[in-house]
Amino acid sequence: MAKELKDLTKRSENYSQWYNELVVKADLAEQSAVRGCMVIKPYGYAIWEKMQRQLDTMFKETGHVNAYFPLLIPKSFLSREADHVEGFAKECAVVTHYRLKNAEDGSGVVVDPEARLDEELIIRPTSETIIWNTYKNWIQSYRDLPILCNQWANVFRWEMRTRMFLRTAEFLWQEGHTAHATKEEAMEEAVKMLNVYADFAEKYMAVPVIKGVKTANERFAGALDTFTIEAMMQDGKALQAGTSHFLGQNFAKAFDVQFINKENKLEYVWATSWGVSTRLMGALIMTHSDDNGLVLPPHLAPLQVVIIPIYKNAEQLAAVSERVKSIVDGLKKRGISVKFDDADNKRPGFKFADYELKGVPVRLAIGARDLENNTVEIMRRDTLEKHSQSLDGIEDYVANLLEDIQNNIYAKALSYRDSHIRVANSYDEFKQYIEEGGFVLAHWDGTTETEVRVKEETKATIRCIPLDGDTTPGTCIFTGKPSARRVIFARNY
RNA sequence: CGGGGUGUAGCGCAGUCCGGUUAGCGCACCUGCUUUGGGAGCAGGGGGUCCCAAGUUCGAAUCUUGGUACCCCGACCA
Repeated sequence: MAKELKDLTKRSENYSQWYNELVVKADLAEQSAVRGCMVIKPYGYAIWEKMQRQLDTMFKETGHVNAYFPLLIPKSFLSREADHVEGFAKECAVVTHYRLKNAEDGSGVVVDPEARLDEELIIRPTSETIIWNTYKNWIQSYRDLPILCNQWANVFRWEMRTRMFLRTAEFLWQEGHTAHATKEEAMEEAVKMLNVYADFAEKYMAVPVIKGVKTANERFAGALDTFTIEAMMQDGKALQAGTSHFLGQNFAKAFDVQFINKENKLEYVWATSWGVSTRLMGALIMTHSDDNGLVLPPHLAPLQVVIIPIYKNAEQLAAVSERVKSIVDGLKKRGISVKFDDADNKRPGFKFADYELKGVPVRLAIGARDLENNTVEIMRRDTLEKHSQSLDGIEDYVANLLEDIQNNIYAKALSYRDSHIRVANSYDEFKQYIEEGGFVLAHWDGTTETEVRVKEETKATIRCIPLDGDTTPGTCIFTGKPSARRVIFARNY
């Protein structure tokens, strides 16, 4: 296990390399002058766009529509819901003035003290408050329900400590906010969206996740229940990849949103909210990448296939280019994104390494020798295996290979995760497993007090109470009191 | 806000302890030739308020004082 631990630590060190060396150098992102914010470079943004497009499709399929609400929120809105303000107040950026003026000493511009706002505005850390303030005007009757809105936006949280992708001050996300006539319908919506997230993570990101519900201690500020998908990174730490909240009637009461039901009686509206963010890009990188750089799942790779010509002179390049045309067309017809990189200022070896760094799933290399033999050298990024393949039917071969890679990296991540989930039956065992890394299934007495003390002693938190799996009762590893079922403990990001 | 660390070319760094020619190296960049099946070689070239300010000194990247920015570890959090 000591070796194992060392491997996990090494993986952990790799992340910063993937972010700083790879990600920065490989055009994903670089840190801007603004503390804790990141610049997402074109290649990185292309990944986010693919994620967006797919999620958006899934939201539409489940009956949702997009809308947009203001960036600035009056300070008073935040204080309407007691738990909500408690959770977010400490990390809000506040707008206090609306004008600058030239400094009298000519040193530049200064805030004009005359332009102070009567009520300060906060930059949204999340949009529940401004949205529910708006929904109040949209809802009178049960006929106005449900409202199923999603917003693609940026939010800002003034975090004390930031971490590339996982906790940046500003991040891009989507936040769904729904209003329902009944508790059952709202609860059903919250679970439905959790399943959408889990499907997206597993089928598109190739990241296996555990669906579960958060403990009271880890719940979203203002929610009655928070559902989560939890993923395991290659260093054994947990990452909360998406959440869906059942908000009960808390926000309806805070913003006085009532409707007349079929029996002509006034009732408060039931609510949900759910979101995923650019943190998913962190999850993608930390789940699949290896020492050669990024490994992107074919379903989300901006570039799925790259073709690199090998040539000694212009004549050979022309011959290769001619042959490649039909391959490119054939792949494009199948909806595969492909690039023929014939730039002659970089040598083939450089291109090989560079596209591996960028995580392009499939690489074809074709030269004079191949033209003679009607073959191509084909390499898959996930295993780094390469072989010579006939050019006949190459388009179908590549299409199948992409699916194979998608399935393979999922299977690899799944088997990695499952082999790092262990069952602990005593506190000593628990502490040892947590120290070694990975998820630990253990009994817990259901109290926040126990949860907090375990966290203080081991830095492990309850990631979730799984929706599926073993529900055998037992006794709490910490207090020995009765436990309804095992929950998942882990250290997390 | 506590503890540690670092600011020298676009990026990564050496030089700082022990002050002394024109501040140096790798990568990247520009020009030329040769190369091209795993990150090319040679030759030439461009690029610096050595974080800022004050002080000590004949002389400061180097010493002193103050400031400032960023990074890591905690507390906090998705």
